Formats: sequence, C-alpha cells, structure tokens
Amino acid sequence: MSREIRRTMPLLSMSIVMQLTELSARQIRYYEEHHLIEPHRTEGNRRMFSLNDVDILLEIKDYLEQGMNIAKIKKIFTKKQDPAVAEETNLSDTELRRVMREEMRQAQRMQKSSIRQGDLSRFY
Amino acid sequence: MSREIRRTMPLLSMSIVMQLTELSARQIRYYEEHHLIEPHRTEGNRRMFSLNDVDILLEIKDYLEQGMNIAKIKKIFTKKQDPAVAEETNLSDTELRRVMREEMRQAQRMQKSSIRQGDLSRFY
DNA sequence: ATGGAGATGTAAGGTTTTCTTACATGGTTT
DNA sequence: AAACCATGTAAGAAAACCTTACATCTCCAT
Repeated sequence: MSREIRRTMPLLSMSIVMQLTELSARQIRYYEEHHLIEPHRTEGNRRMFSLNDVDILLEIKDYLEQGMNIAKIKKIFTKKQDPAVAEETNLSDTELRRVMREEMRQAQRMQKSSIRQGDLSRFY
Repeated sequence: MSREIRRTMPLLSMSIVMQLTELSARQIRYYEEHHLIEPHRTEGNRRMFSLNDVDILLEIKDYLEQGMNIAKIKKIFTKKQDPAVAEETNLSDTELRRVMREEMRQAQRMQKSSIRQGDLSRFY
C-alpha cells in the first residue's frame, strides 16, 4: 500500500479528529462547509477523516490563529494545488506556510505568535 | 512522539477495524474477551483500537486460519513478550509467523490425530 | 453417534456518538 | 449601528456500538 493511499484513507471518526486537532465539531463542519476539507462519508452518513484531512485542519487552525480568514485560507490552498504556481514558486509546504505567515504578520501587525505546526507524518 | 506511542495510540473505531481486518465485531470482541487485545475505551465505553491492535488481530486471523486455537495463540503471544525468549530466538514477528505456519503444515501432514499441543512447544 | 468444547452468528434492548437544522453570540469591519 | 465572520448551543433523529444471552456449526474425543 502506497504512502499516498495511507494518507488519504478515511480511518478516523469525528471524535478522534477533534482530539487530534483540538477543534470543535462545529469548527470542523464549518471548514468542510467552506470546502477546505471533504471527508468521506459512511453508508450511514458519518464523516470519516484521513490523516491528510487532519493535517489540513491543523494547517487551517494555524492560519486562523495567525489572523487569516477562511476565504484567504481557501485561496492559499487552491494556489498550492495549482501545479504551475507550485513549480513557479518552488516552495515546499512548510516554506510556503512560513511565507504566508510572514506576510500576514506584516500586513496586520498581529503579535500573538505561538507557532504550532501539525506534523502528522509520524502516523504513516 | 516515539514510534511506540504512535503504534499504541487508540485512533480507530470498531467499524474501521472490522474493515481493515475483515473480521466481524463478534470475533474482535471474542479475542478481547480472551485477552489477546485490550483496546482502549472512550468515556462512553466505546472501544478504540491502535494500529498495533490491528496488527495483532491480523496475526490472530492468520494463526486461526492455520488451524491454531485461541489458547495456543495466547501462548505464542506471551512467549513473544518474554524478552529472554525474544532475544534467544532472535526472530522477527514475520519470521516467527512463517516458522509457526511451516510447523503447522508439517504437523498436519504427519498425522492429524496424534498431534498434541505440547509436542510443538520446542518451537516457541 | 453422541456429546462437549471452541468459535462465531444473531437478536434484543439500551446508550453513545454523530448528523442536520436553526438560532444565538461575541468580535471585526464597514 | 449594522453587517459579517467564526463559533457556540440546542433539539430531534439516526447510526454505531455496547452487553447479554441464546443459537449454530465444526471438530474432536468418547
């Protein structure tokens, strides 16, 4: 089984994802509502999350704590998905996040900076 | 976070473990009843399984399909947990499983009726 | 063949978890 | 102040899971 499949395999229930991310169910559903994640559904309509989803949620949380809003975060994600942009900028995810954070700090002069990063790579 | 914690962190619900192992809930609970696994419980008493639990379940399934019974499997597990034995034999899990399989096949080939459990004790 | 033991199926009744929907609330921005 | 954004909360319904208990099937020994 490839690493990619492992990352995207829907294994986790809502309650576990809440624990892993320290987000409320309300928050997680809200982010889904805005298409930042798209968890799988069981036959009974329960959400099932992948490790990748958890990573994204941690990233969202990080961005929000930096003062970004959902619309902006969505833009960042679509940018990152664009292969042209990715190649053009030639930035790793981590670097891109750092750059964006820097940009936001500059733009808004926010000074609550507790850098926390969700590294879930340990699980797969 | 250590690799050990990763393996033992209770992340998975019953339904997912059923899918991953292709075992029924009844079977999984039965193996727990016989102390082959000890899944964590949520506050609401739901079982939560670790990746390690899934590994063990797959191993149990494998052994059962080779014709072993629960009592025997439990013995193997407790043996493997014994650090003295583990060092002495110096076998990886995979190797041990292969050896046991081989042995069972041989036992079946020899004569089904006369094999007693104690006869194979030298192998673990 | 008969009976017992081991492993699993299944049903009932109850509890926990999750779902959607809708409204409320506390900060920001305009 | 009004609008907007992100989140909290409540209600009612449905899914998933729990324990308990009995049924079934296959081996194996008597």
